[in-house]
Amino acid sequence: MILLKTTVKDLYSRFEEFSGKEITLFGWIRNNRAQKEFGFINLNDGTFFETIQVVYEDAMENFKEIQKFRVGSALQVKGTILVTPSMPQPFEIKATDIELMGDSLEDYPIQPKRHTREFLRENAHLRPRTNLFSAVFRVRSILTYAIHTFFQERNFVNVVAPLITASDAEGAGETFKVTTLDLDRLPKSDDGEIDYKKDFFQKKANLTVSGQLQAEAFALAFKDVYTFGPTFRAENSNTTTHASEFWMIEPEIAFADIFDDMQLAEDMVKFIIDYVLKRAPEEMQFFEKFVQKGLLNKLNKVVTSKFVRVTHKEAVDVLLSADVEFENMPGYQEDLATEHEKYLVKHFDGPVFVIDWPKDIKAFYMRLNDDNETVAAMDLLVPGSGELIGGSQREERLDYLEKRMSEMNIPKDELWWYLDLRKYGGCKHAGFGLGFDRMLMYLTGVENIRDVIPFPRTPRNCEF
RNA sequence: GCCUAAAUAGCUCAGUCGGUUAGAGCACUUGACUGUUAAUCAAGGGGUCCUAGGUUCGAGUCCUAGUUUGGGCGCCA
Repeated sequence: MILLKTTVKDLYSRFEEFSGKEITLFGWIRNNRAQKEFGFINLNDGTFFETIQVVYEDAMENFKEIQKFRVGSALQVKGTILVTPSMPQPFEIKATDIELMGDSLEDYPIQPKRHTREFLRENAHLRPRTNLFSAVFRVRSILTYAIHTFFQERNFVNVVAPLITASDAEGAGETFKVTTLDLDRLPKSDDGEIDYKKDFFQKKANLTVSGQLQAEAFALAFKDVYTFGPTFRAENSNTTTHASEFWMIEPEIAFADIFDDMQLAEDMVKFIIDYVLKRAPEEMQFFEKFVQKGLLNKLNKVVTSKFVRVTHKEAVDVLLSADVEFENMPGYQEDLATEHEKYLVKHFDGPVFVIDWPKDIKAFYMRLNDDNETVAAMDLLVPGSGELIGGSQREERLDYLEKRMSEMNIPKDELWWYLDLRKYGGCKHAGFGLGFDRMLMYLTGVENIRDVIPFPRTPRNCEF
């Protein structure tokens, strides 16, 4: 008899074909219910969200031992597939041989019961074995592929932006310093300042906070490009939507304006939602049932609806006329507070683009509108994850850009190469940044960014 | 960084007004059980009540400080 080495995923996709066949499976025990003359093991082999039920009987020579196999143990199971249409599970495996490949000690922390997210965060090395995190991290993988698929199908070129940069000018927050200097004995120059000439790169260096500026350089060669990589912020942010290390997707498109940019963002969001819904139905059902009621409805609606677009001024008008007592007063020259974002997505009942922001609260590279007051920036706000996308048309006019950099104290000498892009074939172009982890939160309904990142880094937390 | 709440068994939690030996469910160990679905039933083992001070005859319980964690806000994406 040939024993087919197979996976649970394979079995679920075509179990009728396996009916009566002998197979070999490897996996881990999720639950073991032993009775006097037989017992049941729910086995998960990691290839599929669902478990397979293994039936064992006292005719097996190691029956007594099998009865005592604990949750978490690794097994090799040989047996025959039985189709069981009248049972809660569509099929099961009747074991002929079960071998313990790796015991799980008595103090295994993961039990067949509900755990708090906080406890599982402290056991980040074990939590992918739970239903929730199994679903989250498989969807994370599928989401990665969805994003690459979307851009590759549209002939975008993937650019890897550097993770170490010498530019401190991107203005996107506090950076982690990168140095090989001995911090206990820093070399000083004559004026008492730290002598970075002695450092590895002979200048100050830090981890990137954004790959956008480098992506622009490639967009002006390849027309349509995207980055997909990690980025680092050293802010002391303690919220459910911030991490010190997170991933961003930053498309950059040449010969395109802010409206092309929004269209791209909307198409992308719709594509990846649709993609994940089709590729991970079991996981998405689980989120709907146990994480966020109404999730599938919400996502299906996003796929089929047109995203609302309002100007910043219109958004503030909505807020000012709202019958709500805001802690922060909305203002025409002010950024939107979290409570404002929440109100807007609720008011418009779905994702909202806010465009044409006051220039003084936005970055130096955003293109000045003809009113001289606002810039061609857009934020996409979504329920639950806040600002999912932030983007803009870039200032391609050299004189405008230089003026803006002077006004905002951005050092032009460090960004000489960025200015070069405006001197040599500069053209209108635009792009945006998508917070990958926030997108995953939106897709799964999981409300804390620490629960969609395998080993999250946040202030005071760098375990694992 | 600010505000706020919490910290008791491996996990999730009770613990009255400050008063004898700190409890339950799950997990674990032992046993029962002829189809279980987070099985069920019985018994057993398991505690630095976050840390350091303080009040008191007596503190898991009250007070002070700290640590960590959750939530909200800010910074930011």
